[in-house]
Amino acid sequence: MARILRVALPVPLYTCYDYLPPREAWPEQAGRGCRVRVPFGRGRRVGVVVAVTEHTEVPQHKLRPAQAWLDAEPLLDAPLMALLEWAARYYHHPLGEVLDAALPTLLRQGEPAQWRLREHWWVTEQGRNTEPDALNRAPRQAQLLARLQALGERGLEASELAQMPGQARRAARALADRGLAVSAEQASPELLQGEGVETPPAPLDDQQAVLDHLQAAGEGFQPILLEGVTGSGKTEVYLRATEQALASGRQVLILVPEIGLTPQLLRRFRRRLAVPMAVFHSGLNDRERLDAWLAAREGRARVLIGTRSAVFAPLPEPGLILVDEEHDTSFKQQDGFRYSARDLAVMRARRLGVPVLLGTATPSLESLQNALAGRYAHLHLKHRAGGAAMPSFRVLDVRGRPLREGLSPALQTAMDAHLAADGQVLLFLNRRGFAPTLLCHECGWVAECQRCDARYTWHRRAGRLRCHHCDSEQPVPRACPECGSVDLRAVGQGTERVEQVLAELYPDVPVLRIDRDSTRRRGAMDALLAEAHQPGARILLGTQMLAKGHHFPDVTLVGVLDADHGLYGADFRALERMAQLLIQVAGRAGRAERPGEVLIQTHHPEHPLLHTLLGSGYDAFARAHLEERRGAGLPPFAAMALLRAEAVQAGHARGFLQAAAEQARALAGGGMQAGVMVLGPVPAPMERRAGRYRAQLLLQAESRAALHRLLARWVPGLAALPTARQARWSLDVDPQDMF
DNA sequence: AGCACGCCGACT
DNA sequence: GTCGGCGTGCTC
Repeated sequence: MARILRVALPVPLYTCYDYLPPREAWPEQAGRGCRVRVPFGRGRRVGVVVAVTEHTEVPQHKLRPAQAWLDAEPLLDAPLMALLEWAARYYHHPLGEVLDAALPTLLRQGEPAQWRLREHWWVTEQGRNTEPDALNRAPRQAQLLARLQALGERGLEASELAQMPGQARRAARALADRGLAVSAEQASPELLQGEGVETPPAPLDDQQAVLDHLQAAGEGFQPILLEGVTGSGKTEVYLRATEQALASGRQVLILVPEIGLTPQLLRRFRRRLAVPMAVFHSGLNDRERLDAWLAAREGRARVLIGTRSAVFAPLPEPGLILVDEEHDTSFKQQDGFRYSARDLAVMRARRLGVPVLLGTATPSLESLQNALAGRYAHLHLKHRAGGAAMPSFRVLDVRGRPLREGLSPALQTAMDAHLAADGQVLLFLNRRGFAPTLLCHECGWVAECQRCDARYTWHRRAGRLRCHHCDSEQPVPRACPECGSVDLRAVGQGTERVEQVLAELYPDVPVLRIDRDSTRRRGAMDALLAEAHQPGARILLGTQMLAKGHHFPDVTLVGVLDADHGLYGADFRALERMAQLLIQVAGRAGRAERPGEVLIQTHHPEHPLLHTLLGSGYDAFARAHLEERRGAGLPPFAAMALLRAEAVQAGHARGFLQAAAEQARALAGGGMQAGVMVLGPVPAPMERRAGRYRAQLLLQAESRAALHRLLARWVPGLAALPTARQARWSLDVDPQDMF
């Protein structure tokens, strides 16, 4: 009855591999959830033990012993392992790769699950018995001694010395010289200690209602959609709910979108809560990520704030999960293991039996439908802080109007008025660069990317043509390569071009352009934001980046330069996205004494979205749009999965999908999976991208269960199709966009 | 995914 | 006569 280790390996295979235990002694606690180093093929891999069993289908001669235990006790606890196995099944993705996505890089590479060694300071025996007041000639030393005495065996991390007033490091060395303190290297995580200096304001009625709801719900699973406009105090609710969970000795996980929201939220949390916290986002290096992960796992971090992958952080004492801006698309991983961190957060909360709070001003239709169907509690924050009024919306019909680089006369008039009153103006244009098209006026030639079905964007300042879909760029031609004419013209507007015309129209007003190009340099974003918060008239001009997170209290006018693109997008989610964007952009503006005004330029002023959204608000729009989705049988009233494929050779992607489609249809037609439609394959909306031809196959079902039954029987066999090796392919369950 | 093994074109 | 193309088979 030899024991066998079943190991998930980071390879795109749907099978686990069985190994004999390492020859070394078996650590008492070792088992499922531990990493092992194993021989695999002619190399070595780090895998995770998913089961210890006594039976194997593998012939004895094939079994090789694992090389070594990398963890003496489970790195991933039972609930987390179970969640990851569930996720692998739900997304029909190999378990080894799912586990890989859940682990920090260093752990994937086999590093020990240990904190970095850091310099620490402690009191000595002599220091413990010395009255700090005895050092009255050296107040800094006295202060530090008192602190070290209070910390006792925990000690003080040297990096915290830097944050203390005065030359704390010198004081520490002086204490050491007196024999009162000593320093040494000790393994510890880098934790942010909350200051807890801010006194909480009294909660408003609707905020209190959310907290009461949480309290009444007790400790069980309780999904809540928390809908509140910008400035309605969602963060205050997060803070209070977090305090409640911390008070009962639990940890709190907070998921935030990718764009720089973290610093602001973190600042609020640190000012308010006097507990150790950790952050987890893409800006950290590998060591920092590992430390944060371990701090969560050891329970040292009581609050963990992180982006998408933080949903997999280990939490020994979970009490609450918060998802901020739950509608944000960055919660969906867009390659490899395409999970939705928001959906997994809800599933994790359910399995852990803890509440989960989904906060947003503009709920995703998925979450809204869950709320309307009674699966989630639906709570609202109605009041803007300080009684600020919601901004007023107005549609500017630009049909037939003379546009100056995309600015209508009516918008300019409004800008004049707001700037004259010392207000700030925010202009939103979701297109960076100078112009999206460079055109030869003589022959009609258009500069196009060689590797994509897309036009080059002219970046005038950089003097380059850049493709926004691959990384290619080239110098701007002096003359048309087709006819030799030098009359090359910019068609359409990007932020760079609008910036230029604004400088001409308003020579005395600073214009701040905020897009990926202007914020690429390190620190550039912070500098621009600091400048934006200066008093006095300013024009802020930017892309999507501007719509998220940052609030500009002095902005009184928001102009959306081009709403038309979002109104007729190819994707069935285009309208939902557009509505969310408009409300989010509008939310950047205004405060109590100066209600904001939002002007939306469009060639389609009669569009029903604009009518409903602006006339009756996001909720009315969302409910109406849900009914359209229901009528059309689209999500959230249908379940979808998208099989994408791409290949350098035209036809290879399509060929694979064709074969895959035949198998799917055979399965769907077999009666077992009635109600699953197999649509396609069709070319991707932009067929060629970065030199590859792309195509996709859509599976759509009325019932999630039926879809998943088919996927379970279909997906594992796809790799065995003869055409599978001619294309790169991936399955996207619950795709968020169709491109 | 890697990485082998294994059969057909242009090179020292 | 060999070096190397990528087809297909396997990894416990």
